[in-house]
Amino acid sequence: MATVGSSCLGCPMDPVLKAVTGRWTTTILWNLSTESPLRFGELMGLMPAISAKVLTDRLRMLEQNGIVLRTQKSTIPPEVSYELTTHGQDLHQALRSLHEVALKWNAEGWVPGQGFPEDQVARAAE
Amino acid sequence: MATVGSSCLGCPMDPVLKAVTGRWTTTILWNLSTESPLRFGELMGLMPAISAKVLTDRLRMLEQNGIVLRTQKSTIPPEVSYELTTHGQDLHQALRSLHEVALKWNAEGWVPGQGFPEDQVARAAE
DNA sequence: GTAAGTAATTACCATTTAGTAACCAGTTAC
DNA sequence: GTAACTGGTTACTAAATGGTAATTACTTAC
Repeated sequence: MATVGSSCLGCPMDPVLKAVTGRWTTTILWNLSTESPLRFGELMGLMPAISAKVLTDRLRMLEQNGIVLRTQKSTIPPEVSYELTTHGQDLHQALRSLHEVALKWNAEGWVPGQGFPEDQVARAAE
Repeated sequence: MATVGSSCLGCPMDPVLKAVTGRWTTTILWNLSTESPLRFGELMGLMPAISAKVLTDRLRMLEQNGIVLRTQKSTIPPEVSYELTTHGQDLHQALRSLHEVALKWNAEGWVPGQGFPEDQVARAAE
């Protein structure tokens, strides 16, 4: 084969995508990116639909990957807070870009599962 | 509560994340972002581990969301190609940022599930 | 002595998701 | 007449994922 091009056969996108995208993961990173540090309970409050189990799972995974730093004060009751590591902060730009897209699409009337207004018009005309 | 801050209670990140992140979705978008249009079989070739079923599902979902454009030539055998819509191209910047992070982390010796070299040293010392 | 507060962990079950393999259409090449 | 090509779809099965609720631990407040 001559051209692999710039696509992802052998480029390191896949493991990174696995670590930072996926259900809740990116939302957690976005929260930690805009406000830091955040305590476990505060993260729960920002994402009312997440369960403690899944939040714990994701935070552990992100910690294992060196993306999130967990800091525990062994007080009673315990206080645990989370923030992006230096490496994790490399994601700032990507997260901000994603946020901009979200704002833009929202302003343009994008509806999840339906697309943009012109798509909906096109479908109605069929 | 006084401060919702800039976090995602009521900001439009969540539906966008649902549409563009998730297993294979971001990889597909990245491929279409770097090379376009791509035929169904070409996409399969770029992602050897994906199954036709999942690729079809993701492309349909992205099409429904107005992010990907499907073009079919009714020749025999049929030729179907995919590319980002104008709206889909809004993701270029975010995808490029993500790609940069991937390259950087790779260069820094990041290992999925293990983190960065300094994390691994820290764990070994425990 | 019992509840509240905090950050989990665990077990169990339900749901979702993904993989596999077979099949379809229509024409060309063998 | 049979296989190959292309881009799928469908049915069935298997695996991963997520939710719920109970439990842990330790101290303070009632």
